[in-house]
Amino acid sequence: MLDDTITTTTNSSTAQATLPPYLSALNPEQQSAVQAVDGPVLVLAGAGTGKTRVLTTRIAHIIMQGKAFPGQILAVTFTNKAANEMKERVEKLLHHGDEDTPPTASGTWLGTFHSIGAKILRRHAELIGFSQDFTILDADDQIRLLKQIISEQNIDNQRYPAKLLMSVIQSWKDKGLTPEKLDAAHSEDGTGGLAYRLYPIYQHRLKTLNAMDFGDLLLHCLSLFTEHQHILNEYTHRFKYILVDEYQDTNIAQYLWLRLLSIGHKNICCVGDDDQSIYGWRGAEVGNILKFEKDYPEAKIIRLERNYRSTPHILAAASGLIAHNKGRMGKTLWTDESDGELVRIKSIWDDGEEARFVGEEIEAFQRDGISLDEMAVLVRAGYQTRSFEERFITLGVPYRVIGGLRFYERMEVRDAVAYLRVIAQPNDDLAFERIVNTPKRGIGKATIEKLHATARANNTSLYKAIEMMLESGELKGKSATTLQQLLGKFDHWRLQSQELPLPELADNVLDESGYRAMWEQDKSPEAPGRLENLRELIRALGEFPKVQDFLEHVGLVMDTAGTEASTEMVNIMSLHAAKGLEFDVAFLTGWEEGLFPSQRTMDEKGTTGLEEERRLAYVGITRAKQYCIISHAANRRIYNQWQSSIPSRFLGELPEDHIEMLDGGPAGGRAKGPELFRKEVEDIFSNAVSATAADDDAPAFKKGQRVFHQKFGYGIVIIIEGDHLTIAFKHAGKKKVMADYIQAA
DNA sequence: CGTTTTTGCCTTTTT
DNA sequence: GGCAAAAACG
Repeated sequence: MLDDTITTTTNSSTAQATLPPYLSALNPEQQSAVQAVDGPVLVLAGAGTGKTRVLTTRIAHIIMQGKAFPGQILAVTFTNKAANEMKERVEKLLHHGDEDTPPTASGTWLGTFHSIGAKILRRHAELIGFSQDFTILDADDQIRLLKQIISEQNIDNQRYPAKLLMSVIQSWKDKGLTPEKLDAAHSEDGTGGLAYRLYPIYQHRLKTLNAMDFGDLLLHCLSLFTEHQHILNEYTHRFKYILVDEYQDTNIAQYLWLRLLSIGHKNICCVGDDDQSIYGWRGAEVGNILKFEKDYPEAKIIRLERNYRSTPHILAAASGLIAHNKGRMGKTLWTDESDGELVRIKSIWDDGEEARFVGEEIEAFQRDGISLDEMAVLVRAGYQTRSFEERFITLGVPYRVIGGLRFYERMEVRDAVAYLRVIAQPNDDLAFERIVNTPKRGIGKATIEKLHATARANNTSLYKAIEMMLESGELKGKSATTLQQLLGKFDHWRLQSQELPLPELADNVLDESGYRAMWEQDKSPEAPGRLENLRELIRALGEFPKVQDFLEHVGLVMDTAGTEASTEMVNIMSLHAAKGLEFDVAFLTGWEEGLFPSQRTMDEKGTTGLEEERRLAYVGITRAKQYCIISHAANRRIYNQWQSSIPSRFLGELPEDHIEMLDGGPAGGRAKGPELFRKEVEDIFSNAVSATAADDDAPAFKKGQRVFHQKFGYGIVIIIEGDHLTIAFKHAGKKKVMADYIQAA
């Protein structure tokens, strides 16, 4: 409670003179972003400039000014975490006043794109051919469904794995393309037209299953809005004000969704940072933010450039780096802070040494009184975490890896949830198939195939098919009795679900199905952990009144809330997972060509990909509040193979005045200044270009040639893909190796 | 039908 | 090196 309160309720005329406290605490740019309530607004909010603060204050402002009721505000985010945080902060702002009955934010449509999409669709499901209790499929279900379709369609084309086909379909959904909207050109889909062929079948199957995948939660909304304009009308009138977080991450479907909803009043406020767009690979379009002005010519553009997070050197390093990107909206972060430390760069021999270095630094920072929670090791790729984990274990430094597999993705949790799904929705074939033989009941491939055939012939679910076949006597013997029993149990549980609280129901189900017993008898080292997870699941169930409520939660929220350990721990995570977070100390590791920037991204996406990698580097640097330490290793072991790489070009792009080289290790010319890197990097690139043209010094191998490898011995070349050779070794078998390690024999 | 062996994959990830 | 899915085997 700062200043002696302004007790006047904010009546528009008097409010002009003295700003309410929630506004006077903001800087001028933030204030104008909050106050520009009507009409389209784009807030370009650089890292650490108080983006969430602006969003939440804006919502509170709209409510307190009486511009709209909470129920007339739509605020969308990408993650549940962001949504929850916003909810909390808005509530806090509203309660700050001292009215007897402070306004509340409850009723605000504040959530992720997907949860709000689901909410809308549940209300109008019948209009688009679903019933309101449709199920939401996760990635795993999607793949399994697609696999089923592939085998039904007698496609034995093994060339395109279901995962790849799914990703092609998903990318269409991200673009707002239903099967009907695809044209022949889309059969050039990189899968020989297979994805193009399967997409309509997949969508059809989803409809029969009364199920939607994540993409559908937006895609079906779009169809609903365009095919039933009175519904769209209803929502455009309902939502008087729209706010969007992380606008740079929206895909085309989300973009269309927002445009439709803001069609009349255009009171849309998008907050984002084009320099932090790092999700292009999953459909995000930086273009959305870049063309905002075109979409809304009357738009107000507000830049938040004052950074409250990092020291000047860190900001300058980040700014210098991102300046190498073209096609930016342009922003320059600044701060009032005094100088602080330079960004440090450490050259290292291999990943083991990198881990040792980071470990030592962490211990030193800890001695200086910095909490482990305030330190983070950021990596580009998942496999980099291992060497750090190993090192931290030997040092006894507690750590947490953020973004591993989440609770609801654990096998045992998914199995248990599948039981609940079948109880709630007998026709949920995917869930049913998952557990029909788990634990083992002797229902094998053959039986399931028979069930599928009947289900398909009668255009019904597996569950119904079984009922039919039991009645007609089509099923006989062991499988008949087993299935009869299983269905009986499900009927029993379904009755129980009417009366028993969820945890008790789940407890019964786990016992009576034999699922828990299955893990109790399992001797593998993971079994106790799995049982613990089941207990945790039952605990979590206590928070939900009905099965349906819980399933909605599982479908839309993948992370478990409140599993924060109380002990201090170093954070290890990917650069992607770090977005939105901040730490006193950030270690940016593995800055090597090929790893970061990632070779694969550059191969697939060229300059666009490189720029996205650079934005990722920018995100990384701007996570650091006090210390930013970048390391790169000359050698790294990846999947059992040693690979040496040159320093990342990004190191050379950091402005010299703001960095220092840590010369720790043995000299020998390894620890070089960035100028040297820059030259080396350029040389290598120009060499690389000419080398591909005139491929002279590399000994060319031929198919069928006899060769020798240091480790694997003698073998015959079978496949040649550039410098990757697949060789059948006499003793070691078939292996894929680099041509460099091979000699003609 | 269920178990064991082999193969093949391996960037980033939320919903 | 490690894990999951497919394939081969009993």
